[in-house]
Parts: sequence; C-alpha cells; structure tokens
Amino acid sequence: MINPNVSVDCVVFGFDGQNLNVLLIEQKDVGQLRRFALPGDHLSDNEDLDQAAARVLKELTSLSGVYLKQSGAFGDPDRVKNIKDLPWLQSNRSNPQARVITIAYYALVKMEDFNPSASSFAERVFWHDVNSIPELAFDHSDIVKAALDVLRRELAELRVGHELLPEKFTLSQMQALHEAILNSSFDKRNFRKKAINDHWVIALEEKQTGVLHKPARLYTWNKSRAGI
Amino acid sequence: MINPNVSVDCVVFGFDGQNLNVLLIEQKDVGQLRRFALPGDHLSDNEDLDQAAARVLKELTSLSGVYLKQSGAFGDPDRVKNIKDLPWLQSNRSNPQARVITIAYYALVKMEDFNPSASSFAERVFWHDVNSIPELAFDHSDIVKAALDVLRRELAELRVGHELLPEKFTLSQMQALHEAILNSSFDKRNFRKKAINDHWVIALEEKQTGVLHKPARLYTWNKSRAGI
DNA sequence: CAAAGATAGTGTAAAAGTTACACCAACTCG
DNA sequence: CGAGTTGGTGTAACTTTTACACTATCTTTG
Repeated sequence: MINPNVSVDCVVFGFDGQNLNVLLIEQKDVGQLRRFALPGDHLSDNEDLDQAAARVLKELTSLSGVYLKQSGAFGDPDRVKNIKDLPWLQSNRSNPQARVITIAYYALVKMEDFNPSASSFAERVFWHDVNSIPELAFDHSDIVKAALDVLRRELAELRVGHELLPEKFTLSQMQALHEAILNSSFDKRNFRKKAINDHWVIALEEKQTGVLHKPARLYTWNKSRAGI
Repeated sequence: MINPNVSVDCVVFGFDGQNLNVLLIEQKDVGQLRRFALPGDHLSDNEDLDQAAARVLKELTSLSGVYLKQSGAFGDPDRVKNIKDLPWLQSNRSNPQARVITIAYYALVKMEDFNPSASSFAERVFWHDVNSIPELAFDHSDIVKAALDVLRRELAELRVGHELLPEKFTLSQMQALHEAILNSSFDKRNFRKKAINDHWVIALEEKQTGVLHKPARLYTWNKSRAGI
C-alpha cells in the first residue's frame, strides 16, 4: 500500500568528467505539455525512507546501487496545489487533492556508469546541466537548490565525491570534479599539494594509458580518511 | 484535521551559561510508568512543517518564539512499533498502529528566557543534561544524537549560537557556550584572538557590573557576519 | 585599609598552512 | 622532428594556528 501523504524525491547529480548534471524525468502529462520533474513517488508501507528513495529511483529511471542521502523535508501545505500541476495529479493520482510531504534525497554518480531508462509514469529520463535547470513540477526547483547546497558543503568536508571518479584517477580529474561541483577553479599546484599532504589520495605506481599527451600518474582514494 | 502519518519532533537545546541541556517531556503513561520523550506531535492540515514544529512545541511545553531548524526525517516503518511504546499509543492515539514518519527540528535557547510548562499529553517538562539522557520513547534517542551532530557542525560555522547569549556578553561567556556545545575546551587567548580577528563580535565601551571580581568588557555579535 | 579571592586580560615565537606564480617534461600525431 | 596537449614541479610571502604564564582589577572580609 502506498502512503498518500508522504513521498520521496531524488536529486541525482551526475558527473561526466566535465560538468555537473541532474537527472530529470519528463512526466507523461495531459495534452502535449512537457513536464519535467525529479524522480519521486509516494512511500509504501513497510519500507524505510531510504529504501523508498532507492526503489522509486529505480522504478522511474532504472538507476540502482546509488548511495542516496537525505537532504531535507518539504512540507508546504500548498506544494502540490499549483494549477500547473493539477492536470497531471488528476490523471495520475487517486487523490489529487491529498497533501504531500516529501523527503528529499540526493546522490552523486558517474554518468557513464548508468544508463537511465524511463518507466512507470516517466516518459523520458535525461541529464540536465545543473546550471540551467528548466522549470520543474511542484517545488522541485527548490529541492534541487537545497540539495546542491548540501552537496557543496559535504564535498568541502570530503564526505562525498568518491563515487564520482574511477577507482584509479588522475589529480586533474579530481580537480575537475571539485571545480564542477563547487563551480569555481583552483590553482593546480596548490590543489595537488593539498590532496597529497592531507592524504586524501594515495599515489600509485601506475600511469594513464591511451591518452594523446603525457600520461598522468594515477591515484586512488585513501580509504582510511573520513567519509569513505 | 491531524495527519496520522506525519509528525514533528523538537530537540530544544538549552544553555544556562554552563551546560547544554535538552528539553524533555514526561508523557502521561498507563500505570505508573515514567515515560520520557521529545516534545512532538502530529502534523495538522494547512500547516507547514515549520509551523507544526512551533505549534507542537508550544502546545506541549509553552515555549514559543524559538527558531527551529530541520535536522532530519525519520521513517523506519517500525519506529513506533516497539512494545515499550504500545500502551501509550493505545491510550493516546486513535490509530495506534499507524505508521509515523517524523520530521525532526532543533533549536537553541537560553534556559533563563523560557519557563516551560507542561500541557496536553505532557505531564511534566524538564531540562536534562545532554550528556546523560535517559531512555526515550520511540526512536527519540537517535533523533537527539542526530540533532546534536547537526548543531555542532552549524556552530563551528557560526550559523547558530547567537540566540544563546545576552545582547551584550563577555568573551568568557561566549567561550563557555562553545565549550559546552562542542564538549571540549579552548585556550583563552587563542579563542579571544579568533573571535576578535575574525570579527565575530564587536567590542563595546561597556563593562560588566555587579560581579564580585574584575568586570569584563562586553561584546555584541557582529550582525554583518554570516548566519545572523 | 590590607589581604585574599576571583576572573579579566594580554604577547610572542614557532609551526603549519595558504596563496600566488611560470616553466619544462612527456607523450601522440602528422 | 615539430606541433599540440596535458602533466608535473618549487619557492617565497603571507596568514593562521598553536602553545604557553603572568599581571590587572574588582569585591569581600577581617
């Protein structure tokens, strides 16, 4: 059974080595309206919030094995009462008037590791650049903003981000990741100094192959550091 | 109307100039069991989560005007299913089996500013030292732990704590506050240097009065700093 | 009014961390 | 073998953090 009052929404940030993206769905809406939203749905009985977030994400986008963390609860009594959202609610919900409190989750993934594919009431799933997100259903734009705030704070404390790079990576890749998420840029020498001195990473005796320039040394996360 | 599936719980931290305490209620329980819990109750229709937290806190403890911030959502399907909680649920809830998801809030107050007084299903309200909290109803012990984590992180970034000192305060008072919340101790000279150099505070041309020792200089928060 | 009791208030040197900055190295491809 | 591309490095100036101990000023009491 589904709980009419509680939902979960997932803000999945994807990194492609360059830019930070958010996973959105296009909902099947009445008429030919295009309607974008975060993957999210109601909570079922007998499942935890964490489980619900994982299930819903999988049902709508086929993504699984993603580590989701809570980023906030949204409970404005009118958050699903906007007229723009009414047609969709009427054709998709048994009780379109029901008040819905949502628990937001966020995650970070490597885009190349996943092949989102739409199902359930999602007609399409796609990645969208985080810096130019279109209008979203309900209060989903607020949810994305809040999640991005949390993400940035967590990255600065190195509590997230390890998922986003290959097992072996170069310091330039790591720097690109930080720059994409924090939307800023760092001095190469200083960034490397810090990563190495603070033991974020461990140097391997290996180099990149298959690149058309000087191959970079490979590193791996220092698993004994916090957050891993 | 009350929502059977969603509640809010408040972790109100109180500071008395020395120690950090948490506001607990003693619930009226069947028999002579003493039952301690966080002030919390179900969400009503047409109210925001933030409003619900403020209302519930006021109803149970009479505290109002407290700035509450979200610290997490708790939704284990069994979180209100423990036998220890059953008698109370049966005599206090129309649907004692209902699953309840709770949104936790926390706040920081000066204990002297408030006079908690019990009403509704709270039989007694009291402050309890944060370092030795008794067993609480439901999963409230987890909620307190999580709130304390959030609080400490926020204090370190000076996003909270301003409420806890008088308008004009001494640096020793401020230091005691930080020491109580972070449960640690700092060097007096270094702490002062930092507070002044980083412009957390503004020195006033005033001194303490009515103390039985050298009166300390008074300071006030620098309102142009983040978080105020 | 002197002494005791209590907290306030202060400086410095060493160490650690942060910042700003420019050039040569190593690989691939044509 | 030259051009293109990214990798990789050192240092000096500056800022921040840490560790550490004594004198100052007020009240109270004998």
